[in-house]
Amino acid sequence: MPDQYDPHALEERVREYWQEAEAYERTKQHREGAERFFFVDGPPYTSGAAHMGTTWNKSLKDTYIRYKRMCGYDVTDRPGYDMHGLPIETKVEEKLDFENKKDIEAFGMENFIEECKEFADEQLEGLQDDFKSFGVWMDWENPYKTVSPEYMEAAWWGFAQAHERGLVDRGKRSITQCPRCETAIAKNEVEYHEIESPSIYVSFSLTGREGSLVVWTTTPWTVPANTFVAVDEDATYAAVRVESTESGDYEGELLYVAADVVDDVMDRAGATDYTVEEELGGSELVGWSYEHPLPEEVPDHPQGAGAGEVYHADYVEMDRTGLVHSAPGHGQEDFERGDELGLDIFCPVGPDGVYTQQGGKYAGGFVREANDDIIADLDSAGHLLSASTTRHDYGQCWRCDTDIVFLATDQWFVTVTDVKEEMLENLEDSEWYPAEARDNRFRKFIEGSPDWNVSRQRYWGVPIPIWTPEESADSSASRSSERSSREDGEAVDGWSGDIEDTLVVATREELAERVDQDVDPEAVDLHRPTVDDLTITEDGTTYTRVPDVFDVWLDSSVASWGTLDYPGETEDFEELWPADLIMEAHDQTRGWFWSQLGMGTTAMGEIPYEQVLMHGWALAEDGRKMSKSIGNVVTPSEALERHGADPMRLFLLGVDPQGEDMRFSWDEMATMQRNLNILWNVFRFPLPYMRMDGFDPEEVSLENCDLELVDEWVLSRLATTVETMTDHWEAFRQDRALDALLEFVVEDVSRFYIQVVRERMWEESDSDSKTAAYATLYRVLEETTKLLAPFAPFAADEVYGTLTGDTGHPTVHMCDWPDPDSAYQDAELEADVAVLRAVEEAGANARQQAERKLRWPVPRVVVAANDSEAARAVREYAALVEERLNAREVDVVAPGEEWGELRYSAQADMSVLGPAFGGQAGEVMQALNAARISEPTLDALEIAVADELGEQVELTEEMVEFVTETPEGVAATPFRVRGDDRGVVYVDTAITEDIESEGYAREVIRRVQEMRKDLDLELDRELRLDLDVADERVSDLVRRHESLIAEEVRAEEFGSVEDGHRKEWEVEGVTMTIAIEPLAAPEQAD
RNA sequence: GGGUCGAUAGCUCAGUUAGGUUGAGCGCUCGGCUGAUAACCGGGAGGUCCGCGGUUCAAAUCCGUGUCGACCCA
Repeated sequence: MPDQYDPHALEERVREYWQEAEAYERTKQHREGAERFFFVDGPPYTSGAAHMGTTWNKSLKDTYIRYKRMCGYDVTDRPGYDMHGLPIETKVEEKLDFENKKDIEAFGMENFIEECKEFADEQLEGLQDDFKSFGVWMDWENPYKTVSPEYMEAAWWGFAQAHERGLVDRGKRSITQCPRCETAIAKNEVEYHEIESPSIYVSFSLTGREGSLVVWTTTPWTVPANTFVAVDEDATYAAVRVESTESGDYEGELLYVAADVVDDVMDRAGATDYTVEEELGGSELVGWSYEHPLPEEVPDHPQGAGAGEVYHADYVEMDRTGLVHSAPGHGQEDFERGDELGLDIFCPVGPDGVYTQQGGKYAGGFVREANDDIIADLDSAGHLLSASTTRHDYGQCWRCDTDIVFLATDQWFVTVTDVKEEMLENLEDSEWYPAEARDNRFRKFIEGSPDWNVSRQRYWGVPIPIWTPEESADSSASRSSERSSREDGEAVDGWSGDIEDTLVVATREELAERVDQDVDPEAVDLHRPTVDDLTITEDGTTYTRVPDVFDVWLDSSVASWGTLDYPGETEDFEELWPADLIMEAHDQTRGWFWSQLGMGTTAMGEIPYEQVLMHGWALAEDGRKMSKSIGNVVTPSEALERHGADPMRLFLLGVDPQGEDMRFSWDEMATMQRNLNILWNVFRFPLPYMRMDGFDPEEVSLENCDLELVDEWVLSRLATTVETMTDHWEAFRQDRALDALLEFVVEDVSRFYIQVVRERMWEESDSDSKTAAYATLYRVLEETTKLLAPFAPFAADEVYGTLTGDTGHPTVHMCDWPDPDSAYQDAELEADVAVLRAVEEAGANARQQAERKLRWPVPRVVVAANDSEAARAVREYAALVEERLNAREVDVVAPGEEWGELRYSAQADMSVLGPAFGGQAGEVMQALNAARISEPTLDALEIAVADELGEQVELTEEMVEFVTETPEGVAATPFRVRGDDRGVVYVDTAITEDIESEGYAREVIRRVQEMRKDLDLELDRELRLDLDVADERVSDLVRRHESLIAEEVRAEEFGSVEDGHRKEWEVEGVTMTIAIEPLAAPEQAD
């Protein structure tokens, strides 16, 4: 085992070993036939390298998979990749320098799709390499890909199930459209940024009465589609007579606006004098009619039944004019209200954001570019009261940053709103970590979520498996030549629009059976354009496929059965579904958590996952999200380069995985590397001794050993640690499990157990004590590698291999997760040793105050215990305390007993003082804390407090706690266990000749040891020692301990050394010359 | 603009459920130890508990409000 912990070199070795030993494959085989655990990997999107968040996510998945395997489960570990969708299309478009769909059509759809596939495949390879680079063990040979025929079939099948249940529909919806990509994009794909827009006040002339309604809008291009004006029926409106204006326009006109905003609107309109003639409720305005402001420019403007009237709507706000221009063809709220009112939905804009023929004068122009014309036309028609600009947030396409437009178009929907109650019920069947994520955030989102628009007018996706009667309309946009005929809302062709008259194909088999063409179900590629040309003829009607593809969220929503290749394969599905566990970040509440619930409920009537671990996002060191523009991005490869896989994983896995965002920290990662280094040293420490003594763990049974107190203690701590860790793992707090493990290794094993047993290991002859220490340490280390394995798979495996050699499993990852060994668990012993360690610490502190180093014995340590438990513990294990503190004697002063020289102070308990003294409590506390008394009684304290306070106060036992104070001449330090004061350690530092003698002898030993190391001697090499102490008195003192020295430094003989290693030392002001000479190495016994 | 979550030592976090003199690890610094030695032990410094206001004898904790950050929604 190398001296240094070098994560990179170690990883290299382990990686090679894994390869050679087929460690992963054997680990999986090892669990074959065991109870199965169905984990489903949420598929990362294949459009870039793994970032820190993905790395955290995969590290978590890996660690839980390893843990579950160790617990005996046969865990599914098929990784997945989300490979369809607009993001990849736009990347490929960029690469090919395309501007819009026409370029794609010119390039050829098939070629384009091939390019997308290649791109996605390349990205997939990159991601696989990234995940492997930090030790994730998943089935890399066999990932599920959303572009494979089996997987696409899973999507078809799920959709067909939803259709069977009557949960698929086509209909007009207001959607967010990217005019460049020419497709609907999901609401959660819309990003917001600030833009400058026109801000215009427009008057609509009332019909049948005098006056005009004043509306405000930032989108003049939606005015052609104006269908109604909305008011708040409970608000107050004013009829305002304009008396005079700066421009002379509108003078004498009567304008209607909300009463609260009269002054503001008049001001904007440049009115210098005006009168409010009448105030009336909003409900009085309802039913009024007005003229469309651009009747000549847009001859097809909405004018059917109910159009051009005033209605109430909930979305009206009183901030601008209180009257809202509403165009159901362009706004979501307008659409919903218009739909509710039964108005025609008029949308004179095509999928590319260009006005159609219905746009009249504006036809052929891009909507936002028509703003100026429309403003000018409104002005010349006398309808423009005011025109300026305003800054506000507006949505843009997440992929190409083009500002979106709102359009009402025909789209395909999974009508999840019809099964909302069922979804909420199904939700109850899943356990979430943290639980609040389900009950707050997710539940709220489900309650508010609309129908799921699953159609996209694009290419790189799963084709929607719907066939409609001959020449039927597709959802919307792809066949623009057909648009004009469809925009009247009438079906153009054979299809009535009734969903009952459509065919939905569920599988490749079914496709081959039903289509008119010859199709090989094994070989067919379900992508466009292959499926576009397939027709179905049934009962004399020919059906063609709608040209849309699925929203890419539908792809991943079927992962719980897609990953099992269902419906193509049924065996695993029947055994495993639904998933036992998924884990993703909190942004997936509206992503994968939701889409799976929606699809699971509509297709299967069930939630497709049982446990959810919802983690947070990986933020940068400054607490903000990692972003190229801020320049605070840390890549996983950089972390791997600087610290290696195990330290990086330890950092990531040491963070709370439940809902909280992680803050990246180089500092913490370095700390984890240091922790691993300690661990490394812990493992390395006993190996030379064990080897030297030929310790064979196979032959020595721990159970037959004569264990000493500390052995029993460390085994108890091990058992308790296992128990604690298991509890944390089961509660999905692997970070706390890791804390417990590191505390055990660093605090209990490294800092205490090993310090205590060093003496025993250094013993020359074989002894039961040494064997017991070896056996104990061996057990501790072996179990520890298992506990470490899920976190740091590389380091754990190398150490495990070194320890067990040929006797264990080929890899630690095949081991069973340890059971807490209750035979060794002893809570009282642990509590006792906690007291002893606290006493030792306090003793060390007291020694330092007295400037007495540990090498020099002290004649006596007095432990004044606050409670009988502490007193008993110290008394019982006094020998260990003597050894650790290098004391000749340990005395215990039990509670109730007094040690002569002590003085006392008191500490106030504010929870009692507060209520008793009210406003005076603070003062009384001060006085109490300041008091010094010679006996710990209330009477003495009351006198002292009265002195301080200038006033008599009544004290009770509950108010104070007496504390012993350091007496003169003896160094004293209180000791506490987990924050509780348990007593005081007094160290008597008197010097006697005897003590001096041993002190000096130990100084000599220490220096000889250092010289041995200078020569790099073998541990058991004997030597000759030549000792020359300048001070005669000291020389005599040292000689008294010659045999101790000889034993400790393995000095076979004392005598003059001619050409050995010679050094001069200054020890406490005395000059010593020491020389050593190694003797010939003894013959090896065997 | 709205909802949810978060802000405590230089860093990472605990303490907030149930109000009672703020804690840990790491880092820094001083000292000690020494056959684990790039390890180990002890001491010390280091806090407007994000700001402001309120309730209370008493607030990191409860209430209100603001600032900053994260996610989601518009």
